[in-house]
Amino acid sequence: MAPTKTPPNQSANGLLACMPPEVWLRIAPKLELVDLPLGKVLFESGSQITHVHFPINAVVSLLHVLENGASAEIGVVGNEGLVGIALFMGGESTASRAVVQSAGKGYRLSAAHIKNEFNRGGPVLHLLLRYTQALITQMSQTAVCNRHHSLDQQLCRWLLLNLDRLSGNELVMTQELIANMLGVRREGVTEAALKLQKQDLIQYTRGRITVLDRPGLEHRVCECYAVVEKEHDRLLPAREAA
Amino acid sequence: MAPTKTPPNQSANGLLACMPPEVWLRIAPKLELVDLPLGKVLFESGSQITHVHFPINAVVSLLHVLENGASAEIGVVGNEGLVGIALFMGGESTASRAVVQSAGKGYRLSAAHIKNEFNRGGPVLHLLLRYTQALITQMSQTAVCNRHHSLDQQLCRWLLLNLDRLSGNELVMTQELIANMLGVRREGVTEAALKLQKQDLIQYTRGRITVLDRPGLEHRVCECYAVVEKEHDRLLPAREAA
DNA sequence: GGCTGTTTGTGCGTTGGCGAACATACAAAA
DNA sequence: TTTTGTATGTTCGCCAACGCACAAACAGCC
Repeated sequence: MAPTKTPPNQSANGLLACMPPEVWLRIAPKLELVDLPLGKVLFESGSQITHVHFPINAVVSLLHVLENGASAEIGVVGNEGLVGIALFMGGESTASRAVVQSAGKGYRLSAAHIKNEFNRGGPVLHLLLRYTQALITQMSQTAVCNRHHSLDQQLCRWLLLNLDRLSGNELVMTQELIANMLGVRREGVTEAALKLQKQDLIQYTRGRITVLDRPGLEHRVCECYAVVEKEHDRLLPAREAA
Repeated sequence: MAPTKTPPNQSANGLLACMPPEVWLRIAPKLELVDLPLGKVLFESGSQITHVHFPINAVVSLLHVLENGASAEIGVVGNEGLVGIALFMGGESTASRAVVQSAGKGYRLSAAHIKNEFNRGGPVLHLLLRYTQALITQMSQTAVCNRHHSLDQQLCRWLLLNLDRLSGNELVMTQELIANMLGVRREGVTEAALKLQKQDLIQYTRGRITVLDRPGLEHRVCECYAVVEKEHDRLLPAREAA
């Protein structure tokens, strides 16, 4: 038998899963399955975006970088969403950068195709806009969290947000990288992580973090985590249970 | 002669000014000129939004409020924009609150009308989405600024962003209110403002701030101000010069 | 095994902003 | 003119996070 290219799986990504059948038929052949290795930059601040990416099992971080190199994560995208909203929002580029934070796979769709689909209006347009609004909520909640909550709490938020977008209970991530995401010192993350480890909530060794007690984390996290999740569920209720 | 209702002025608001003539003809009769007194809440976190507002000479703050009452401004809207993007983004409500920060007037348009116009697609849809993306940039830049820049710099940013949305060089605003917007202590604002006053950049008395040396402020501000303005100009180049 | 580079832990001194309390202004009302 | 309320200035102790420097633990590789 001749080898056949595996057809894309609609339920691999929450947004794709919400597409109506006739749209899916049109889109599916255009989707390219791509590898998203750790550290891969999907788009850079200010540069033209060429594709949107629908992560399957990868996690992508949206980072806003300052001139002096300091950065902060403004959003995180997993298989519930899509990377590259600026394409259909009309900007073609963003002031932020998208970096793969947890390696995996995803589908990508070229600018022309996603714009074409978006501009037909109807369910796809509204789906993508609702997703965008959920992302906006995440961004503004992050802004407030940066201002008012302790590093400890922010670390819990970050762990949970990422955990939700991964299959297991283990994240491959050094403290150095987490510090970059949160926009804090590496030592600060070490300290905060130590506290969590001493309470048997997590356990880690050289770039592998295992969450031992998820409810414990949820108990320690600031409200920001729940707000973001709740708003996401409100706006995208039809999301496929994985 | 019978008193006639003054017809709405298209160039009073940057977004309205960008509407094509045929759209304007449809929209104009639906616009209601409303007073936007200081402190008026245009919508509350989580509650149904009933109208979008196009400020004329008022300035509106988008605030994200935490459970404990702490808050932070995530965006500011003047006559260059519109308040209530959640209406056409599909959420009907937002996790944030919109408060009039500088009294003035504005046009409002009911939810049904703006949605109707938006859903026709075409130029209005793209205009509103590009504006939304500019707002997104403002929000994410704010998040990073909260994290990495000093209160002094943030105060400069805030002053400039507001000044750009007002006609004169005076803002009516107590330090207490500024502190709420920035999500910091009132005393912190007093200190930062004193520094600026001692350098003859601003001058204030009991809730009136006069900017004496705008270039001086621009020299002291962090990059965040310029980034936001630049991205706005890129996305909405056709904005009417006031 | 021993080297090497990376990751994590620890200990400084420093600082920006917090919280609270209080001392002045100033302005409009009584 | 006095009172009252609001806005601003000042102080003091406190703490979380910073920046820096370095030590320890570990993993992979020769």
